Amino acid sequence: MRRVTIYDSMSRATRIFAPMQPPRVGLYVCGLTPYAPAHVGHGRTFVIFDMVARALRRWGYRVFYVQNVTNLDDKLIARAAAENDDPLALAERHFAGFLRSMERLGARSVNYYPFATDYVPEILEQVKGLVDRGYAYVADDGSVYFEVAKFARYGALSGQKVEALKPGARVEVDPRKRAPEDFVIWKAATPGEPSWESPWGPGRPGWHIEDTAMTGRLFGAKYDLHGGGLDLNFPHHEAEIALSESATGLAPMVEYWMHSGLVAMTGEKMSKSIGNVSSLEQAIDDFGPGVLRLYYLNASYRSPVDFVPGKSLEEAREAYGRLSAPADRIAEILERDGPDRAGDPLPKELEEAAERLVDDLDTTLANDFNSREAIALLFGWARRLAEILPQIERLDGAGLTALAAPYAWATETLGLFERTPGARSGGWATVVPLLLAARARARARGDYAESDRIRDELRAAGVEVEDGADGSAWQFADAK
RNA sequence: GCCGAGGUGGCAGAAUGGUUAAUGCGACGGACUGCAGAUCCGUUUCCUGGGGGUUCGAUUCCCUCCCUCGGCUCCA
Repeated sequence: MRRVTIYDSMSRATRIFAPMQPPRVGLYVCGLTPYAPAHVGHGRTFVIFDMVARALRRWGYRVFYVQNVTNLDDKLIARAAAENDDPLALAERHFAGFLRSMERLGARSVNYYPFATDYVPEILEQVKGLVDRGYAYVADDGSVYFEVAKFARYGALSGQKVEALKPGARVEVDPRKRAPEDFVIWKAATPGEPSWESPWGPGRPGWHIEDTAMTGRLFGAKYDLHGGGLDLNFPHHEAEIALSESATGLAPMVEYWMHSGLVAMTGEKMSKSIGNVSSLEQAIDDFGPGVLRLYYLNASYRSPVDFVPGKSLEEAREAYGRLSAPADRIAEILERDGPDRAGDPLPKELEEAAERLVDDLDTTLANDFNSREAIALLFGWARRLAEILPQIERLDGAGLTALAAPYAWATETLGLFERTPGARSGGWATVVPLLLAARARARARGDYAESDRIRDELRAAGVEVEDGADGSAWQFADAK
């Protein structure tokens, strides 16, 4: 296992990562409330933690990655009522859309997506325990609140002092609370809502406790790594700590806290409730998963980024094209001729450089997941390969594979340069070269009208032709 | 008001107590091309929000101020 450092938001310091039971790592990331389609901001958070899980796994850690789904809450209920739909069905539908986007983005490292409503028994058990131990109280209507004053460490994560809070700054103060900082862990049901029986009458889970009930069940009282968007730091993560540590009597609930920076939409936070969102699915449609992942990972995961429509992803697309060009060329040759292809052996110097680079990439990323610096190293490699492209075309299969090793590294850890195998197979691989050969003959005899006609027809069929010194190359227009 | 995260070239965005502060985008010049596109090469060098301090030396450590964004009890 490689030495990994992580910036821990609790201690506000970069610490050496030491899981409790190596090589096992329990990773919990706050997922989303699927009451509307996911936006570009959500994509960033989940691509970032996908990278974290991928990298840790590469380095020998056995990561169990859990990401919850809040499939029942006030917003879902309100939205469902507005659309005359069932809240659970609405959540199911939007979650399916979210999963599809994640799949397309290559964010496949989550082992388990628990649904809140599947953990009602665990939630009720935890609520009961908190009431019995005096940490929570029951209001007249049957709602149960956690009493923040009973938990001395409250505020440790966010630095917030209870007395300095400004009640009602954004959310209405609930009159059933004893103190404004208390938060609901079990909500008495209103007629028509999904509800479960409880010792305090029918109700449904509060938000914060859903996570601690899940992690308590799946990881126990303490686990290694907790992630989420920076906006969840307070109150949500603070509440999780209070709930879990009060319920179990064991602290700390989690050893390392990671918070990912938010995506702003031209200066203001992208948020479903504000409405200034840019659809994730649409972005994937327009630019492809690789461009989007490059955009996300091309900055420190902690820093805020500004999403400028018409600019951010366009720039990432240019960069991605340049970065992936040599890898694409190598992959094309290997797909065409196979890994045993005959050719020149790779010069020792390049072989060693590739090996050294992969090691540097690991070291760089292991430094608090510095994906931006790793990408800078990859650009250096892309430039080096571009300079010797004619030489590359003559290499044997082993040499090509060795040269592509840094790209394979990036695919494994960053999820970049994923190729859809066989994209150019089938009839295209036969027909296009025949047409290009005909076009080459036309050009040789100076019949440019015929040459351009063939190029136009190919373009109409979605094939881009590029003339170079060594003949004409082609690719599908949508593969860029 | 309080808490948190940020402030680096035209733009995006890294890094380090010490040679020219990465990398990308853009722009400009060149190569290649029948043309176009794509690609490749080169150029574009800001001394790091303001002020103070520590140090032989700070963008980096400390203090202070300013600005932006986020949070202040169900936002990734």
